[in-house]
Amino acid sequence: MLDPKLIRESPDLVRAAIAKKHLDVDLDAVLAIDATWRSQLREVETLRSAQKAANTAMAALPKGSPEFVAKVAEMKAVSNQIKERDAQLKETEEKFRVAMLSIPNLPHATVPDGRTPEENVVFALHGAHGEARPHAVPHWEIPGFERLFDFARGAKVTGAGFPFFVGDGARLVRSLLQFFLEEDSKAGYVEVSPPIFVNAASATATGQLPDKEGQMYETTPDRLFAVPTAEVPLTNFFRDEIVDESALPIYRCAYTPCFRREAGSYGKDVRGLNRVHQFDKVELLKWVHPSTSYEELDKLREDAERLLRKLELPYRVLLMCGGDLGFAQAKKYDLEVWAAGQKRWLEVSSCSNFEAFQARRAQIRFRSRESGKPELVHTLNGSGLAVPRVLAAILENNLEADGRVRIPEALVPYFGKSHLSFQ
RNA sequence: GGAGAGGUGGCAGAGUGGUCGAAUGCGCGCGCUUGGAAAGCGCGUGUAGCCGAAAGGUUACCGGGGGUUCGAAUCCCCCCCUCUCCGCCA
Repeated sequence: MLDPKLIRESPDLVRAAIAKKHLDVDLDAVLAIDATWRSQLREVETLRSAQKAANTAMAALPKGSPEFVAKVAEMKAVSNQIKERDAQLKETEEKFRVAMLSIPNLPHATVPDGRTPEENVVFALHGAHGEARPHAVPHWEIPGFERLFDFARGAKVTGAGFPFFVGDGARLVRSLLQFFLEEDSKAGYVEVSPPIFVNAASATATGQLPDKEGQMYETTPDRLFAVPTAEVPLTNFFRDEIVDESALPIYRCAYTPCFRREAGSYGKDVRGLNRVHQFDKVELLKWVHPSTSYEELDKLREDAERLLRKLELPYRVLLMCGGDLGFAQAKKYDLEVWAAGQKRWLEVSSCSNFEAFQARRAQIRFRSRESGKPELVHTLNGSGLAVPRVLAAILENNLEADGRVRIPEALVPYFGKSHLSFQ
């Protein structure tokens, strides 16, 4: 959510932001609701003020006296009027709140123009993704794949997109998680193991509700939501709190399984491990002072990149253009790993600066030493990293002539052996 | 799951229908005092919205929501959370 004051005082700035994101929002309608709200608010406050004055006067009067009785009659009318006007005010307020939620975050000045994913800027390129790999095939075509990654039984037991990981498959998942968490800890992120169900208030604060309700698994009868990413419980950790300025920046990382219904996303990219309903991911979260958030975004991206480099995986970094940026992000980098068998890039991390957009919605503040007042923090997050696609890339890039998969050097201490076998 | 107790400002804790945004204590800040400190004394010390150039004014907030009333921290209803006891259980 944006600061309502910004919309009032600099509507052109907001209009430009909406245009850069290629979204369609009727800002004038929002401003009109805002004007109505403010005039209704003044009306109600004037009435309330009169009521309070009368209350004070009445307190000094003898209970049954004629003056008292007269006041009661007089104030009864005022009371009714307040109820009526207050109901209107509440209605306008709700309209305004909903309208405000339709306004996206402002893109940062360094975000490139553009409408489609094709217009994202290739910010960096690492590793030999063009290299010929004679054995490379899409990972689901590797002989023996379904022994280690059993989609058929997963579909029987749960549903499509809930695979079993068996033997070396499960071992590789575990090693990757362990590797990610160790590396992230070394980089200064404090490890957290959060709840993997959240309540509606938390899902609302991070923006899953109300818009993306259909993308989450919801429990009955408690109405808890299975987390689509650890970002949700982690960001909500400090919801409605004022943290010490001296505590900033706060770095946290968390492993959780992530649950996504992926309603409506069918196509060629859903095969194998490319897109599943449940997957493991380590998420990186930062709460920082507003003056440092872009510096922190660069460091966050580098932290995620380092993981891919240590795994010897070719990857590229995309700087997202305005049109592909996302509603809440001010700036975003995507990390995509090269999958040699599919001959395509797979997104494994998305590193974003939300500035105060999430913090305002979640009311996460720090007390500024300078002003003595609470101010909103800036929040950032990114994956470090998502397991199944990294795993898919390792399978495809490291497949050898004998049908085994070479385990990257950095992962061997966690995996316990140099090769993964499909036998 | 059952029974009971409770949720008030940074903390502790008073307040059971009116002048209460809320006593008092602790903490914190400033000043006096002191060689310096402690103690003591004095003053101050929440968050948010709206109006205002500012000074300031005004409204809301006593776990959350609704209700009764001219008027609610206080009475009623629903929900959430914490604690104690019982039951069940990894």
